[in-house]
Amino acid sequence: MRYRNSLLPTLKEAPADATSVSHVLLLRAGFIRRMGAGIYGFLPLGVRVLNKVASIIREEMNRAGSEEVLLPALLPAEYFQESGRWDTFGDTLFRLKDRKRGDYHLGPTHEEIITDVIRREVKSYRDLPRSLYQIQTKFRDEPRPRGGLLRCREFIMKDAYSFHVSEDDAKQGYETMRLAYRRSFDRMGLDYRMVKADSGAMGGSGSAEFQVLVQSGEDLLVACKSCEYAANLEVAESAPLAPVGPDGEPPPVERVHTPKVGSIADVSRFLKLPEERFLKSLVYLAGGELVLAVVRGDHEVHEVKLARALGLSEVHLASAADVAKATGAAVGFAGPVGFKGRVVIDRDAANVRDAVTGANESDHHLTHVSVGRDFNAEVAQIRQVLAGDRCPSCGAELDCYRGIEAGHIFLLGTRYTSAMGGKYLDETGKEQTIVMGCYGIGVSRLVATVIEQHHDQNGIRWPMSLAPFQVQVVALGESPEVKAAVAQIEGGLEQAGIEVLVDDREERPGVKFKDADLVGVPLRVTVGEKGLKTGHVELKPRSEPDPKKVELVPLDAIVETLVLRVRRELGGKA
RNA sequence: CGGGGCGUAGCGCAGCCUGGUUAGCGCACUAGACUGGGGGUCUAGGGGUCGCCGGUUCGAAUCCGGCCGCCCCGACCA
Repeated sequence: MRYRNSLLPTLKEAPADATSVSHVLLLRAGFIRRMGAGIYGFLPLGVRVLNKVASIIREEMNRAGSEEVLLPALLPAEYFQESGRWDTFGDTLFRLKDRKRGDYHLGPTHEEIITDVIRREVKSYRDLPRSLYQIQTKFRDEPRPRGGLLRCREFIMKDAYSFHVSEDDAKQGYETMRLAYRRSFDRMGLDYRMVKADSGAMGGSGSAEFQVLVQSGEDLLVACKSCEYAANLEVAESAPLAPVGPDGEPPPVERVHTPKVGSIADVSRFLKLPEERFLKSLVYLAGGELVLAVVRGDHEVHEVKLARALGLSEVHLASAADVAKATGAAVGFAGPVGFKGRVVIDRDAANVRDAVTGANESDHHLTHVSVGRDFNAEVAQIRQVLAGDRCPSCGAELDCYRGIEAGHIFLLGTRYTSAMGGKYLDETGKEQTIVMGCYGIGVSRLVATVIEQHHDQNGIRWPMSLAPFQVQVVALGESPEVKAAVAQIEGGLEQAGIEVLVDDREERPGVKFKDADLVGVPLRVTVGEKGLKTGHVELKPRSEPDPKKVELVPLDAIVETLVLRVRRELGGKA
């Protein structure tokens, strides 16, 4: 491909409204352009990368025995009405009406539609298992799109669905997908973790996220330094902490005056006791009632875990007025002793002996509080796991990371098939409900995610497997010798099936080098009169940060050298 | 949805507070010359309903009101 014939508009300065690294680089390097909030168009370079991401996923899905389908994005309301999601999906669903005033929506995900396909075609256990996938544009009216391609309202997703005769068989399908995901992300050169995740509103019995580790990620995770354990903070567990406080039965509860010291840090200093000896008590509004959540003074409540422990989808901190009503004291002096209502205590807080708590009376605390003796509470893991906590599976230390969710796999059970009549006849002729799994990968999000992990000050550094071109030839000057050499290299590479971009613009060398670094093609060949005098061209990998580190390769050997390097890099990741 | 910010040429910005004739600067773009290995220099150009609607005023990019759009933090996120 020749630069002069291509739309490759690079920008020296980034648009002011782009902040994340991938967003800035995708705009500057001319891969995408914004058409609206969370709505992007792909220019030629962007499409090339998008297609590479899709191809890798397609190859791995096919290898895993899944078959590609293409379902509509424009959908009559009846399917979501049947599953109930027409009402529960809320404002995230893009809804529209046709000319006959019928209700339609744009597909945010396709469990119902695929279930409809399967229930019509599958009648017998002999037809199972089945696995289908599609790569398609999805629409979600996100409350807050952000980060360019990282969170869009229109985006491209690979969604796969598997159908089974039993939970056991579904687990096998899930395992097959897990491997296909690993292979896909490995081939893309990503540093990621597979983590235990919350199934959320999807329902179902289990799920795992594939989180790409980057500082700019919006998800928080923990991973064990030694074993395979890794989890989203929303579901992370830790090994129990050792009890704190003196052995033996504490003295009776004592009420102490703690004037104007509400925070744990202040009271800790005032009473000269470490924060871990405190029971921090927070009042939450949970499903219409006020609930007291208790964690150790040096820990924080994780609201998603608290909500799950209570069997609810969400909880909110109570207002100051509600706190006063529930405890009879100002915020900062709540405590479990004598609290009228449900009390949930974190497992590690329940292990504090001789504790300090709020007294449910302004400016007062209680000391020598003993869990079980002075109050009763439900015990659950409701605190945030911290770096340095111990792994629940092997006891080694846990690390904290930030990640971008690139994929998510779910065991769905019969959530959709039972609501929509997805049934089959088993060997004995008895009607059974089909068991389901679903599996998503954010295809367009991956384009940005890869950049978040593969870039430097000068631009993008594509892995060979995803690069829009594998080789970029920079032609310096307009002399016949240079033109002939460039054409020779270009022809040789194309014959070998390698994608090559030739910068044949009438620009100064500096401009071409800067643009090449920005666009991030992995191998760069510079053809200039200087080198040609001795029969050489220059080869520089994009991964080499020093612009002066180029390798001289004889002109007649350059094509072979490049072909070998491209194949080696592709082979190593495939 | 709560909080904050922004909207002036394709991109980055100044001007607005304190209203006043042809609305500026850098990059990019067009033409020419010089230049030619890491975003060059000079000369001459083209490109704007100052987000939209209304109001105040002799006069509005500038003041006032309303609306729209976009970004960031948070809530939210199958």
